Amino acid sequence: MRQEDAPLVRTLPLFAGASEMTVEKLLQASFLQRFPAQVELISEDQPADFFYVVLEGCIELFANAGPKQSTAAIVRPVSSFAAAAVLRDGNYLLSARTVEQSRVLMIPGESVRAAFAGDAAFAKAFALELASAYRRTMKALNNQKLRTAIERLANYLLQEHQTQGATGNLTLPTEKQTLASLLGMTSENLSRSFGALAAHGVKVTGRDIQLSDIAGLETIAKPIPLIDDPAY
Amino acid sequence: MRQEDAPLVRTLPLFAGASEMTVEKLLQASFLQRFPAQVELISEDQPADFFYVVLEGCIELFANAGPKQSTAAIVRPVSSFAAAAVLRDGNYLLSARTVEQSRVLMIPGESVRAAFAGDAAFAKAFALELASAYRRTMKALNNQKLRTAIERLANYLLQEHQTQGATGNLTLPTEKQTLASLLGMTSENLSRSFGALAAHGVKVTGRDIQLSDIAGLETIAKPIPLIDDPAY
DNA sequence: AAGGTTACTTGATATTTATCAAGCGGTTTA
DNA sequence: TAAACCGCTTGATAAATATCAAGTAACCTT
Repeated sequence: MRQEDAPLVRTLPLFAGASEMTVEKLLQASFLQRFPAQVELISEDQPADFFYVVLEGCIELFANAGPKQSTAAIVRPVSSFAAAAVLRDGNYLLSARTVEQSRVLMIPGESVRAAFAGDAAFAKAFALELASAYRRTMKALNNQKLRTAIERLANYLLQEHQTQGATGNLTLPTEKQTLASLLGMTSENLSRSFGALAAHGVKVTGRDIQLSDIAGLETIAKPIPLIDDPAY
Repeated sequence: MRQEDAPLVRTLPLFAGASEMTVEKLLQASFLQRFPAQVELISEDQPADFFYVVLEGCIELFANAGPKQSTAAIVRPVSSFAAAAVLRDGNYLLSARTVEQSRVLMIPGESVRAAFAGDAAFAKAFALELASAYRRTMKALNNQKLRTAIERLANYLLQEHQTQGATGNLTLPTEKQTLASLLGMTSENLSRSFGALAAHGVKVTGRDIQLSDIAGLETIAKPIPLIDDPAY
């Protein structure tokens, strides 16, 4: 890792509380790498050599089963992936590709496990990161099992709207086919779902979405904190 | 906790490697409780006071959204739940009820966090437990998104068949309606899916299932290690 | 700016899954 | 023993979702 990037990286929540020495050792062994769009960073079923922290850009995590493919998550700054695989010293469960040009911190699994064993504060921060990923995934499972496609889309829009500042507008971070896969539907079905939401103030212009009837959208979405509040 | 139960509890993988003092402190504060069937142990959205280890019996974890309900997991000995909620000192994401009479070790969240901070070996074991739960959930999500109802059932049967000794027979651990909810379908649909699998050597007698054509069932199920191998 | 590729949309249709309603068989309860 | 209940199954139907096939619009690329 280059010297000039160190200050930025040190402010990561993952390193908050960790000893100077721990951070030093971790960063010494790490790579701060820039990748172009559509590059596959890791492939499922491979040994988990690195733990990844997304600093800039956007990463898609996905799984394959035969000819089918499903997007499991979209990771945006500052967040991480592959925590479980690295801690277990096992294999990746998901593949990862850049959605757009991205800057990523790659920490060797061996270093992570050493820091985990040697620094209680880092262990806590890392485990909390893992716990967050777990809860996000559990919510995604509930979302998938308890809701229809339109409800999932409506909730996604409401959440993204919040994340992007609740201005009445939002921009999809990915192509619609990726969003469709994330939401567990085909892209045709996503198109039609957007069509159905048009009657409730959802105006789609390419990737830009305008929401003119939040309340109406909420009656469709029926959001519940347990699934939809990111803080939970 | 009663003295006579201590030896049993000390052999738990969760405590392997932890110092004598850590285990002592944890157990001192814990309760080893026996519950009858169909008792709700925790309710989603409540403060996560306890971390649970299932020693005997069977626990169902489930989520509600309005009138709908979905079984997220069936926890059997020796395994745990609520690790993430307790570590974060947050709220439970799922409700839990006993499927049958069960014996459960309840460890106060405060004690868990103290042990995590003070004992690196315990921290590692606890985080690995969390990582396992995370990966199981991610596999469940992929299972749900990438497969049809019949495929999910076929894979469930194959896996349960393995777990129960691969004798050609297996017994469902829960009522069929619970299984249906776990597999993300209605109980009517489960009935029909069993019906469809009859042509592939699946004979159903109440909760007892006989599999006479494993190979045929596998061509239906198309299992892949990344989703179906519990060791992954 | 032209051409080609790709993403997206739309329509028609098929498949999957859920819902509603009834009935069956076993167990519990009065 | 009869009645009530519960889990499960089965049938008929409806809703949700996927698939297949064009067509359109957006975007590269040259």
